Amino acid sequence: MKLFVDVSKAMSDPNRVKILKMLQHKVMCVCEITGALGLAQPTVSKHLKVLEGAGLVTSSRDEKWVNYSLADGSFSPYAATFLGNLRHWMEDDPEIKALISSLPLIRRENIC
Amino acid sequence: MKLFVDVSKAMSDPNRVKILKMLQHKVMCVCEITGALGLAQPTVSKHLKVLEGAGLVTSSRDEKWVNYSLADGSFSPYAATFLGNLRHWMEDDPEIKALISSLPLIRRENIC
DNA sequence: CCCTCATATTCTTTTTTTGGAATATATAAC
DNA sequence: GTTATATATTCCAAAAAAAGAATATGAGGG
Repeated sequence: MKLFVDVSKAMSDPNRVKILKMLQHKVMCVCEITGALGLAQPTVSKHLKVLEGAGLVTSSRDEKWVNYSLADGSFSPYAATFLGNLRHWMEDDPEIKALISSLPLIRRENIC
Repeated sequence: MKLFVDVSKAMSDPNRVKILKMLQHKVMCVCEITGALGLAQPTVSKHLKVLEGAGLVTSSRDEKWVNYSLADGSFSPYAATFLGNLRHWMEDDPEIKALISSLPLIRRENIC
């Protein structure tokens, strides 16, 4: 039950949904996500921690940066199913579309 | 986005998940749900309102009672998918199993 | 060792959520 | 009409979540 509730809760925040949708398109470091969402860096770190705790994303350090990417779902079957559904959900949402189209401009070399 | 977040939020509370799992087995009135969960009646009414607002359950009055049942999913595609997944999810959860096995004893004639 | 930069954590404030007591509404029986 | 019962709503307290400022940690370059 907790596994399921944790995943549902992780996906019940608009900013976290946006993060997941962005990670569908590319691996991103914290500062890139911060720049794309216009939130403070600690806020983004905490959202990422919630997503990671639910098994929706994974992180790996690359020198100075920590890269976040979508999880493979092996941690939680609920996360796996949700991530699969999310792939084709909200592709036409105006807010998501605008965010995704802004991604090519968001590069760590320019922001961090 | 809001449709999706509303469904995720509705399913991110353990008591609401329990309500959905119970409704898989039978249509229930508010007092039956109240008895099964051991919560106060206003608390249950509010949980049901959240679930109904997300398109996960529907209600219909039957004389003194208001019957709640799982929605058909026509209101929200997200709700439809989630309800389909929920059918086979958490069937082995001890808390859910105990709750489901208690259902035959929960009848409005005895409680309300 | 010191400095810088990216990220994580702590702390505090504000907002949201959850729960129940009290109350209101609606229906059935009389 | 009055009464009883089932449900919804209002109101308030406690708990949890979201946000950012300040601070701590950890890695690379000097």
